[in-house]
Amino acid sequence: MIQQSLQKSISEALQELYGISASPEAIKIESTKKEFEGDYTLVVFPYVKQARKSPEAVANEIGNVVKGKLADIQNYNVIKGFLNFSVSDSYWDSFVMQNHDADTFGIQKAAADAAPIVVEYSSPNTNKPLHLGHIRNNLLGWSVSQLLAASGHNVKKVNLVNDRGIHICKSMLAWLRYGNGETPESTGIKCDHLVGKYYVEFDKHYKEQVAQLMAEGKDEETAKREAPLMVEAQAMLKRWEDGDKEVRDLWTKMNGWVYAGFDETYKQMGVSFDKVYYESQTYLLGKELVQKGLDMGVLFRKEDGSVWCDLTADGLDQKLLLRRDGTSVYMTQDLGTALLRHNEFGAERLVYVVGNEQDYHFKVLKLVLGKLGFDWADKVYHLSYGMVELPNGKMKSREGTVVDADDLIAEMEKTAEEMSREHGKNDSLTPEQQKELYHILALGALKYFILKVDPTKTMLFNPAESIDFNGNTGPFIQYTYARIRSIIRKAVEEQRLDLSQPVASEALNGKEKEVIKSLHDLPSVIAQAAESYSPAMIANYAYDLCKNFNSFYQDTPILREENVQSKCFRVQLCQMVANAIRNTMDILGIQVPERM
RNA sequence: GGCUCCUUAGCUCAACUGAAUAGAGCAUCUGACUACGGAUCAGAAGGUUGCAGGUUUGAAUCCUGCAGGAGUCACCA
Repeated sequence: MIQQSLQKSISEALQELYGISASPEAIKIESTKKEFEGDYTLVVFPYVKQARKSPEAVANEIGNVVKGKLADIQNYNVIKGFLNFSVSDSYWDSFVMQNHDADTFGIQKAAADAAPIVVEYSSPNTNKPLHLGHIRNNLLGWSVSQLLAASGHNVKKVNLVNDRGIHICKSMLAWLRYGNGETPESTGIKCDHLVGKYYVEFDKHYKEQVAQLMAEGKDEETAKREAPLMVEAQAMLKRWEDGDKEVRDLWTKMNGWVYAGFDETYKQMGVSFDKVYYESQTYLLGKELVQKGLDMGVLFRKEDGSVWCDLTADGLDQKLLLRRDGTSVYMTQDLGTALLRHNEFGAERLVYVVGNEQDYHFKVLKLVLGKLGFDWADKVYHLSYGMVELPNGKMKSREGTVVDADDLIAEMEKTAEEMSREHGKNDSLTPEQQKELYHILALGALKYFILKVDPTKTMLFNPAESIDFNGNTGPFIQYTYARIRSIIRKAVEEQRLDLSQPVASEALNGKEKEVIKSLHDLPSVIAQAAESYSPAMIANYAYDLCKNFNSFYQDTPILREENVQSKCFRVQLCQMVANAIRNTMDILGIQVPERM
């Protein structure tokens, strides 16, 4: 790649001219802003002090030396402290010739024996269906996995299902009490939604009981603790832990419903896992570690029997690791599963896709792992993402302002259908193909809308805008892809163009060059995005590429071009753009249609 | 209250981690259809980057203070 050649030559030039030693990687090459002539820019300010010359003089001297070293650098110009290099057309030409039929352009393959990166995401509770917040989690988890894979890593996707605890007991209890034996089959309600319904039911009756107790003169705290439903739920949890058959059977049944529902939603979203863990099977793992910590003297036991880790030296508080009754907490089992995962995969990194409300938890997790003597503690990476807010504020399940994942997807498919019918271009498709297309478009819109914003930031989900198909949206990119595929089809089928042989262009026009430069950037964009776990960078890249292409396409009649060589070159360029779009969209988990 | 994160155009988001005149989309306005796919393209308008200092040749970006917002500080997960 030309950037690397530039870095190397500049590094040498600095040494030769001024005796400055700077490693090639340390030299920053930027792409030249559109208003200025040139392709790549070196800012020379950092070196003028040592060179003891004016910025212009330094830039000119470096430019002159580099031009002499690199045949691909056709020219350079200097504006103040900015040294702009122009790359020769022949370099861009050969770049297209070498890559025009590379389906996997931009994508790296991992060595088979490389230590994997384990990415945990999704990790739902089993008491209610998935909502918008989970959607961001799932899309991010999937996409980051794809991104890491595309940058040459082995990736294992795992899910830790939180299938035990007081929450599922609440659903179970409410179902027993108020359910009248309802099943998904008898009601026609989607499995996980039925379980969620009883979770809400529990909350409703529980609140009534609390209110009544308070009316009888109890204070709020006591009322909450003594409400019969809560007492029963606690008892049920105890029975579950004791292995009570009746409770376990019901638990198995209702969790089974939830899994069936989740599987459907996962399938809709197009995400999957290499391995699924269940908390019911792993929740005891951490206890051994705690004992080890006690033996090592890095943990301590209080008089009441509870076990703690003192993190005050690290600027944090004391953290509870075992309850007074010896049962484990969230942190305890996370310690256990981290160790399990590390041992099981020999992982290079353990990535957790979890919301930023748990920043503190993961900080503590890393510290405690370190105190327990695990040198791999710093391999734990919390991919912390911001919450999703709605125009009218936050999502609150109690207030019924959650956006349900299934409902949202169905809604978007409906909109996609309406939009498509309006444009009426898909009459040639069979009803099945149409339905598939609407699904592809709906999910393209949804995924792109969520993934294009920086994961770390709180984002606003505006339903009205998310189903927009114009501008910086998934469907815009899908549409661009479909058009390009159409051009290529016509070139091959109607015009009998032979695309198998590499050809050079006659002359590159400005917009064509923009497209080629954009393509040329893809590998480094993927590398950089992977480094910062940012699918958003990929999304924005893909959008820019499409915009560049559309702009070029608008005033360059590719198929009407009379010069066969030029035409062939441009159609091959189309192929490259199509491949780049497909590969980047694949990283985001977005499908691209051949026609739409 | 302590700690962490955020604040960029009317709205939703960028800005390659310190560089040239802070960029897109939506919304508004103006142009381009004998359409290689107009779900497009070209253009206009829209900014004291929350406020005040500081560091630097250079700051949306780094430091300090202030204001506003979010999260978290459970023997919940």
